[in-house]
Amino acid sequence: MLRLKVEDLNPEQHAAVFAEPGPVLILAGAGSGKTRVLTYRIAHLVDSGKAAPEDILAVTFTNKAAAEMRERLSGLIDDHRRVPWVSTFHSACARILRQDGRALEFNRDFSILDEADSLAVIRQVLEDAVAPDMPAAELVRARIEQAKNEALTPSVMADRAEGDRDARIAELYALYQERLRTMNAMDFSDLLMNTWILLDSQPEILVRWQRYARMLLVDEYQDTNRVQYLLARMLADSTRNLCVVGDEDQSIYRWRGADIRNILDFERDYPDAKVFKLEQNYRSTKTIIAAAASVIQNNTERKDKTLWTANEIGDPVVYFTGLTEREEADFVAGEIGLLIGDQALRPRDFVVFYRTNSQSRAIEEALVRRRIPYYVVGGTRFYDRREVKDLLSYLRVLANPADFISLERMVGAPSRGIGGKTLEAISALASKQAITPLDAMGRLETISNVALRTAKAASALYTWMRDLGGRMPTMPVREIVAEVAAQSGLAASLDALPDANERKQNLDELLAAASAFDAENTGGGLTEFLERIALVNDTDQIDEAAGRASLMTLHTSKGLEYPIVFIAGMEEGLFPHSRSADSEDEIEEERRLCYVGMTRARRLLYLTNTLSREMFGTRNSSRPSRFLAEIDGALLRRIAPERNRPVLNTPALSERYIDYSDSQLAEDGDGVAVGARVMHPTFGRGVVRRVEGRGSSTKAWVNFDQAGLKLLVLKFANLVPIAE
DNA sequence: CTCGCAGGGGTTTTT
DNA sequence: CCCCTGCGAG
Repeated sequence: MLRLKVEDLNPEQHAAVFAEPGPVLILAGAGSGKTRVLTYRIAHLVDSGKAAPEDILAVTFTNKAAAEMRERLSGLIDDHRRVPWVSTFHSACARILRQDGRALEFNRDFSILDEADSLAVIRQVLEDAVAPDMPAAELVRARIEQAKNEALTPSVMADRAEGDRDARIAELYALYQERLRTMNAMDFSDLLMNTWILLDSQPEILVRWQRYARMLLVDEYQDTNRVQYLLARMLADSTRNLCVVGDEDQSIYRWRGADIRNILDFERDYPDAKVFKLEQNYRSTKTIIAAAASVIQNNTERKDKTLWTANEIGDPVVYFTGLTEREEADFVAGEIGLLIGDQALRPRDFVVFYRTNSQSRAIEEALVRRRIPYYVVGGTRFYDRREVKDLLSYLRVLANPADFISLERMVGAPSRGIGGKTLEAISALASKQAITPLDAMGRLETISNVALRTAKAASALYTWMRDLGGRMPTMPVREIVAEVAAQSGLAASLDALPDANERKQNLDELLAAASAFDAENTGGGLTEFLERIALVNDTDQIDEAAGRASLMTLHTSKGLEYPIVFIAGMEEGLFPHSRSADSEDEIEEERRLCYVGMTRARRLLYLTNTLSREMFGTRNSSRPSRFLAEIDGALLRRIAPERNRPVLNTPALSERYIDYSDSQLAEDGDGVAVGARVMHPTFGRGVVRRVEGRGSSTKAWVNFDQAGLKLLVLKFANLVPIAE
């Protein structure tokens, strides 16, 4: 029996849910009930008998989104064992390759390399292919990834190469792929690319997987890249039952190969596509929607679509400027503190977004000063911590003894006298005798140029690993992890470190993750555990934030919503980022990112920036982001920093702000320039930080070396410019 | 072979 | 500011 609450759907949502199978494009604005439409549509397909659950594949962007959709579906479909296959692109591809990768000469235990591992392999390739004028490893890695995102094989890349550099990179790409194959390893992009190669070259395998995708639904379609696009088309080819959902205004992964044209041109690919526009927003206030709209309307690459809401008007968007990032952060923390006190809000109702991870530090410090519990989503991921990666390297070798990159890491953690030279010997022996590096490690004593001591150490390690490898199939993952931590000496070696406790806790956390995996009882072994770790996404951890305020990058914010949202660092060069300043296309992407961030807010939105910001050790003056100027001024409330406010004493309400909402942002002018050094009769030397207003009412914020920040009316201030 | 230190270089976003 | 690399000493 269907449990759809059809009466809750608006007409467009209703039409999208009940549209007949075939090509369907759902343009879903921010907060327009997209997930509900998607899950209802799936439930309806099952309920009406148009498709069996086994025929349906829904692809999302993050594991979290997939988990959420599965959960919602299990509430809609009576038979919980018959919930359709809901997965991310990467996980789905990993499953396909584990099963059928043999056709590409990979066995089912292939390793999944993260970016650092992949870079290490590229460094090795570069070392072997010595030639003058080699491109930097990082560049090679980026170009190879780009090629894979566009579904270019090494030979196609070589054919299209313009100039020697591109041709050389194409050669390195070929060598890199070869090395990955001998290691039985794939990088992230390979998961997609190799799946495409597999399905493209093996029609009978394709047909088999098409059966799982007789109804194919793709979420976040605006962020699919070329390979994902090709995969979706290919899987849907036999039935054409392809339903894509997305919002071109929320396409923010161009740098990762996402091609906004995939969604813009869907109707060209499928001329008979039915198109539905979800334009009613159920999330935000009218003010927030209007502010976000005034920003995004400056983009040209978009479909005709207007978001609206029946919600209340709400409060103005608050725009605060701090002198430095510290003041900006104190304001954010202060507001959170005040709102928690006044409004019965809880820390979990707040989120702070920023463009770059490095911005989190100042904000964290301010939250700590105010004792507001917070949680940073993303940043250095747990599984990227050194000691965790060290332990995982053993597990990866156990699962896949061909994984030389992990073996290199493993033998050095803790150091046991096996270094670069010995590893070279291992690698040479492995290829000469056509055995895995792990087996080669056990035969080092036959090699004359390796010291006996070293060979003995290697052989001891080998013997234990082989023994464990033999017992492994009957052990829970947790026991394997525990034995590795203890027997390898890794846990003990941490004792010598200054932060031993923290690092040991991380190993404990890994043990806990293994226990949880065992408890799920999916029948998976070490390979599946490692795959899960490789493919976890930062947003997957948000649930762990439990009650705390959240901090994350704008990219991570997609798909989330919070009552109160702060976007910090609204400054030229930071947001939009200076790396995106080259082209209008990239600026448009930054603008979409701004739009995504703003539309996460339900009730209240804060935009903040600074007059000067420290980056890479030097302090630079900053200018407001162009996106601020794009927001209708009537929607904004300007707030300036209060001077000399001690951070730990909450000020009285009446003294909270200096409101200068009537002042304008002025360019340099009227006698003093921002950044100029000046002398004041009473306050002494200082630097002009900001100039506001015009004519006789022109005021300047001046940061005095001794007296601190002052707001002065220029007409009376008698400022005298001085040389540095 | 490992470790510690100095110096240089690079700094966005992440499945 | 942080990370990586290269180099010299133990």
